[in-house]
Amino acid sequence: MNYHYEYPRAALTVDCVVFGLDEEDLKVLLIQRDLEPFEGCWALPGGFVRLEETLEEAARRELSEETGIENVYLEQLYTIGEVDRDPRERVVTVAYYALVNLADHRVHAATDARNAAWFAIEDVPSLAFDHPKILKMAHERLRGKVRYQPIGFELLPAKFTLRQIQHLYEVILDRQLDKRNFRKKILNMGILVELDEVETDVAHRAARLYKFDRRKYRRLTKQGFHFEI
Amino acid sequence: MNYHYEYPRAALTVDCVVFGLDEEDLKVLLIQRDLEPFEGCWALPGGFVRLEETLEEAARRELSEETGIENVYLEQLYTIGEVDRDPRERVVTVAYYALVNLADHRVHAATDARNAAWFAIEDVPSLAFDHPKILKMAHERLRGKVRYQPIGFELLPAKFTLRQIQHLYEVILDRQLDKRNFRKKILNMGILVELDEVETDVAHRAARLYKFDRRKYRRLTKQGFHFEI
DNA sequence: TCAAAAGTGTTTTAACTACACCCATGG
DNA sequence: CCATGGGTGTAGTTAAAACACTTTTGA
Repeated sequence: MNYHYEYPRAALTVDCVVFGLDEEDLKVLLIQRDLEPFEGCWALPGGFVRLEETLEEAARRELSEETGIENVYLEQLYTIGEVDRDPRERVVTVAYYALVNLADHRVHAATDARNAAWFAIEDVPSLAFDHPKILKMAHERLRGKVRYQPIGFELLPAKFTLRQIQHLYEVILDRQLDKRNFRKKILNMGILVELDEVETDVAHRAARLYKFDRRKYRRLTKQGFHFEI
Repeated sequence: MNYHYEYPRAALTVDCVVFGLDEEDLKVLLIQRDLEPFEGCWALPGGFVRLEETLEEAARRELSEETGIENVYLEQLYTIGEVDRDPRERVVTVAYYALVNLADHRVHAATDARNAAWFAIEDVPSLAFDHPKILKMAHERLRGKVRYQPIGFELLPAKFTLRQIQHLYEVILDRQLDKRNFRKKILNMGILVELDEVETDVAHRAARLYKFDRRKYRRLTKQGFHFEI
């Protein structure tokens, strides 16, 4: 229980910015802290890294423990080591961001994530520590990366309509896109497969469903193809 | 001299991939380790992070101490936390990459960087720890980023010829570029200022010198301009 | 006067933008 | 039968690619 080091060491944590998307807007998953400091305050899910796990394992474990979310797209964002970012002591945090299909992760009252909740990104409460800065970085990364990597599909269900993808880009890039041009562009890439199914439960003509063909995407990439919206 | 923590902690280091460019190719600055483990082996410059400094400060300090290099472009690359990456104990490292003008940092026999040397990227010796992986990541990041951010200029002297920039892109992107199209493109961006000077000491017609106008670049960026090669 | 690199325009081709109507479906 | 969103094509514009010769300079 006592650890002797020649020099004092910083504590190491991970924090996760989890993005989800619904019909209205881009959302972030936050948890309400039940420990000091910032008790009761909203914060990014995260926690201490254990000696026997990698950083990504720590991020996935914390995500699972605190929000019940598993098996999602997760990417390292940035490591923040400002000296006074934690009032207790020196804490360096490795920030990750995750993209999830919101429909599959609506609310998890069943898990120990009772105090987790989704917030529209434009409507996030004040956050603990330097989490506002981390959230901002993650949002910028997403906006930048979504244009040249096919990560947007991670925010959608496996089967989706063209309208949904377009909406996704409109929300993330924060600008309107032309329907015809968008459809032409994304279909011409040849990375979507048209399914023999249409959406259900809509009060108008049902749109055709597609899915992202990861296999095809990889093949094209090897041949020099570059995804870009 | 004894530090008591509730849980054992990983050690935290920084490592730097320093890129330089000359007439032939892209180079990396390595140091020969004088301590175990991997004594005598080539490695990336780096070392332990102190409690009273940020990660970037640590990277700059180590760079200065081990190679004499200061005041350079430095950007965080990735944080690596594989459990067994260091044979001694758990060490998490925050990797950075730096871009320097090689002409200004040729060899620093004067500093305590006696065992630092530049290696062509295609001709790097075997490296300590997981440094080959870090080097590869840095190289990929450079290749990707150089195309949509004007960081290439960091590898050139303040005054350079169009030939030099083109050469830079040809070396980093590893493909030939058309001279006329390249010149048109880069000049039309309006981010270079044409100087009333030409290069010296060449055995043929001297090329005009230019410099990168950071001020103008920022102004254009605010107006929606996007750098891209 | 030769070698070596600097410097310069035009045509072709491909990609992007703008734009408006008919169709299918459920209520 | 109406409201709602699904689905489609073309013309105009802009940016990228391909391509070869003349000029300047130092040795």
